Amino acid sequence: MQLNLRAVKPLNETQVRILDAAEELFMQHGFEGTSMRLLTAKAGVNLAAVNYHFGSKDSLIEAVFRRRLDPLNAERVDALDRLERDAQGRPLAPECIVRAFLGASLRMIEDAAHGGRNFARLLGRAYTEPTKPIRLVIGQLYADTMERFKTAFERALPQLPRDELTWRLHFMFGTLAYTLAATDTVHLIAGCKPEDRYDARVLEDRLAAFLVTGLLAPLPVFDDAGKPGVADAGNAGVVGADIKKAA
Amino acid sequence: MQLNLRAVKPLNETQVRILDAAEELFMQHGFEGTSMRLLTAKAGVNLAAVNYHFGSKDSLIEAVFRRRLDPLNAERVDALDRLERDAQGRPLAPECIVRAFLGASLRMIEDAAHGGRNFARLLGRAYTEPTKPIRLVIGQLYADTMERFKTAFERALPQLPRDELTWRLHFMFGTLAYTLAATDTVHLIAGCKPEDRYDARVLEDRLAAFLVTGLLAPLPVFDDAGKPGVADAGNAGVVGADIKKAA
DNA sequence: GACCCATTCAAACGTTCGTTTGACACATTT
DNA sequence: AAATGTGTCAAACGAACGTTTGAATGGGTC
Repeated sequence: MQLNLRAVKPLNETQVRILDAAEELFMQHGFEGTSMRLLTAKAGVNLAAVNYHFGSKDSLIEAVFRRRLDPLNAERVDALDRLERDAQGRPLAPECIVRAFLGASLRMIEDAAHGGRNFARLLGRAYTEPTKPIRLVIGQLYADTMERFKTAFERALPQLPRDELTWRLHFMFGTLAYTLAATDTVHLIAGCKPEDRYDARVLEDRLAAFLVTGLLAPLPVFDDAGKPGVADAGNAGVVGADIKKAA
Repeated sequence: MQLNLRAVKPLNETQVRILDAAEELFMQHGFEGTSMRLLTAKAGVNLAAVNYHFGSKDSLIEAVFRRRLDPLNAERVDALDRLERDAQGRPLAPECIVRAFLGASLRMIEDAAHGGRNFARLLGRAYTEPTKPIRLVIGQLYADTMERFKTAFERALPQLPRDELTWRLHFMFGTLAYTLAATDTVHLIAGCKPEDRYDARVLEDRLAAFLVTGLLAPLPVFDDAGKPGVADAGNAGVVGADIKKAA
């Protein structure tokens, strides 16, 4: 029922060329900024080929996302299934759930066969895309996966209030989306070149450390008292003394 | 030298109408997806008014960002200046620096007079915009502020390796950008309605709790050993026992 | 009243957009 | 050998794009 999408006929070579070109151009110039003439020229196919094979430009972008996102989310859910099976009913560690979600998308960055960085950046952009067709496609392609992971987190963090968890998952997806999309903006902050450390493995470790700690953060206090002004021993100590001992 | 931008002549009423319409439409349909005819119609001005007052569509979007971003970043830097003056040389608490950066942009969400949610979402989108003119404008408008905050963080977190700090700031900006841009996507994760808690004050507290804890996270370990499989006492305990006791 | 400057306006500019058309090529089927 | 189906191609479609033009408007100055 949910995977009838996989039963569609295999892709023509022309269709693959179109999808590859669209992936790169949509990422470079955005959806509206990419013309059919530029796209078909890059793909080396006739101008009419897109409408013949996909019907319209709107349908094309849906196909672009489907080709990568369906296997990606399937991999995420598989990883979560495996974790839960191995756990045999015991609650999962939040870090494992986070990594199950991060891993697939980050591995995609350096996997040219599955879209590589092109699609990763396109995907990151898509989260904040205002255009209706894109929002709809993204929404329905993610709905099931989101639901699965949210309940997994609810079980792993039973003490965390639901609305707080919701927001923290929101923050988490945002961080991932931005990391995928704006890999160039790192240079803006950095003086260093992050290229040498941009493999998926290391990036997953960095992201997981940041996100898991954020997920487990103490609950915020919603009043105006007790906001510190300068560093106290508590804050300075976390990075200073405890920096080596966790995970 | 850096604030000669403020010395430009005050805005015409027509110019304000154009900027307001552009702000809303760029957010709804994106930059390339917004036509001059739609824009001028919404603004209630003549089609030629944009080219007369701003020169071109590219210059218009630069003006849209400048109008809000210059005061916003000035407010951020002011807040940081005030913190550092009050600290009298002592290192700042990371939380304060984070709040100095977050506060202004989050307050903007509920401040209709300074753009409100429209511009907040537009700004969040702009971080991942691939179009050249936008990237250039955003880059130069942020450069000084970024530099100031990065050095502030370096001083507040002297023990954190520089490249790790760079990445964590990257993650932090991503979370903020996504929070500003995709305020609707919360519904995708949530079953609840986040509207009731969407005031800047509470959101700043939530974000600060998440981000500060992430910034202070233990350093990631870059090998494959010791990744936990199921929850251990350490992980479960953070949310359970210590949840009430910090800042 | 004449002149000037800033602004608005309707109309048109040439270009590019997404899409459609009908002829053509080629393999498979009848 | 005729018919069929699938895919490619050059060409054209009307619509919408960003921008430019030149006349009209109206207040301020000499």
